Amino acid sequence: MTPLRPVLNRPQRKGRTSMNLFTDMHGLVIESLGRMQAEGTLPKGLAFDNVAVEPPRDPAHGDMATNAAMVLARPAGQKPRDIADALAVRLASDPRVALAEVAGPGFINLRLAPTVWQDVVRNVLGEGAGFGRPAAGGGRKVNVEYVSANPTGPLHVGHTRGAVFGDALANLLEYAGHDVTREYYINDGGAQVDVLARSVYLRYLEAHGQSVEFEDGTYPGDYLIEVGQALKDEVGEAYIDKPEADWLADIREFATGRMLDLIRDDLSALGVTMDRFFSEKSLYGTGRIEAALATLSDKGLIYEGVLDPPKGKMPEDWEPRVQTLFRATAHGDDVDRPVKKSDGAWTYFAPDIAYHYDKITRGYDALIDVFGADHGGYVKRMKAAVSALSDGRVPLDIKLTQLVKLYKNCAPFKMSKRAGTFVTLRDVVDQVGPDVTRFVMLTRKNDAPLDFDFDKVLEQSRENPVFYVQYAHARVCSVLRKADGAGITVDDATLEAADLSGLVHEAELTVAKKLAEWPRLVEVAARGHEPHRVAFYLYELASDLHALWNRGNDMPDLRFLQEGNAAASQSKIALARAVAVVISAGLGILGVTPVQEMR
RNA sequence: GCACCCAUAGCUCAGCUGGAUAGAGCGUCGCCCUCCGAAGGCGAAGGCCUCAGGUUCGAAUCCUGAUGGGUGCGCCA
Repeated sequence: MTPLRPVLNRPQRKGRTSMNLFTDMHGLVIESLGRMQAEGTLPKGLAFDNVAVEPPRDPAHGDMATNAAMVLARPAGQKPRDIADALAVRLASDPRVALAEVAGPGFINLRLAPTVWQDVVRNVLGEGAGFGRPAAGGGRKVNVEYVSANPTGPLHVGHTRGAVFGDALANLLEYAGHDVTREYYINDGGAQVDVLARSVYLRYLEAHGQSVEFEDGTYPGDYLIEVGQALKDEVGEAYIDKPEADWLADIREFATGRMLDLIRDDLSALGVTMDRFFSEKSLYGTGRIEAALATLSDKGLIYEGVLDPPKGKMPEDWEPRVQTLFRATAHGDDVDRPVKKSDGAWTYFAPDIAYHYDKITRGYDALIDVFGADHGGYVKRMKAAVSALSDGRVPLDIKLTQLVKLYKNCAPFKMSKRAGTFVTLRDVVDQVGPDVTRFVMLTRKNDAPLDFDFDKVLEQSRENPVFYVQYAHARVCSVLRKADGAGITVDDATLEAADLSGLVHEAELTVAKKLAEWPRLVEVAARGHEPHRVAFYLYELASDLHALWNRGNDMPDLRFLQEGNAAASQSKIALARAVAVVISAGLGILGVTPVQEMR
């Protein structure tokens, strides 16, 4: 069990609704069940763990529903309807409950009083962005590792999705009250940075006027031309006609430094800022890999052995070899994994183990890795390693991001390094901007493939969720500007203190009810590590606002601005402003700027 | 051969870790601006949740198997 850090709990205010209505009502149900036990209506010793209070799918079923009667029927040895009837009577006596009725197989549907929803609006205005923060349950120290692309070139579209997802997830967890570290693991210890160095060397020679040829095993990308030039500017002719041994290490360091600058810039253009870049190279020659493996060895999880050949796809040059293996099968993997090559050098897996060991020793309560879907094969071994190193104490969740399919005008956009149509993160951000890039990348679950059409994402129509949500926010801002122009005070403190009892129309309450879902949404999304839920929620909230706005066409009473009636205007604008506050908070999690007006 | 991910409306996808009659957008059809808040809104049609079993009060959701698609599989990181 992970130890929970002390959390500053916001004291529950008695007699008032707190921020998460669903936990409030859940509390009421549990409390009522307890009373029923005390008076003998229910047997003692029942577990209430599975009692849930949830929004029903069909709004006709009320505002909230609880399954308590059905869950408890069997352990209590009573009929669900009997329990439900008794519980419903108790629930109905609470002032917040307008109606409690038993339905279906034993659900209790609750309809809440309008004042409850008016309080929600008031709470949003009072708490601001803090409205969605759970009062408790946060406070864990979490490490989110994402991007972690090799420092050998610019980031491409695939990295972009991982970057956006990881960043939004980190934001989400932070919003939910966790202490989050955003981290990038630099693969600067392996052979690929030697390849980078050799490629830069060729560009360096080129900068000196020599003609060069890029053989297999070098990177021919144009982006290294300036690196070669910069190297020339720095060292002059020092490396010309010198053996590789003289320059490899120097150029490697020079080149990876340059690449990291490039990557940092790319990420920055996307609005991603890492807390820490962790160098793989820093693990070598410092005994840290050895230490991590010694830890595994102490647990009897390292041994010398021979692996079976993979079936079905036998490599041509396969022959049995004795290797140093990690007993990953003891922690859920399918086969044991080599940590040393036959020449005695570490495999890539060894520093990965050491890196995760480092994260564990830094005291994180939970680790999250964001990988591309093509790295799915490493999930089990990485989890096995973390499980072994932490004795199962630190959970590691690995999120895989699926491919991004690019389109231009509905036609697939083929990427080819050779044809020069290789699409980089910078290409995407330069063309459509960071806000659109981020939002669109989050309109799909991480494990579902994503279609990205350069033209469609910039379209200003309902079909485009980015626009649709931004527009809702801009509309509210527009109302605030107009009210201000009409001499109505609309700062948050004034709106919070306004008389909201006029907010009773079904179209208005629908919006308030959607606002009430926000804390619960945050909780669910954070628990499941699913930031895309925020994007979908914002779309729904925007939709409710647009619907209400349009009702104003037919029903002037529903307009936010009530001609000549400041008090009425303030109560309605309070609702609109509350929507803007939540949209703004949600967009903040996604890393998208809420705009004041559309252009 | 094995592992992981996926399969929901004609299309693109949600579905809150087991709840009631499975939702949204696009597309199709119908409606709402002489003026008042149309970059929007309202309504209709559209489903054997790939298939077959199982678990239980209850399954798109969990388990097993099948089919179809994606990814990966000892000295590449």
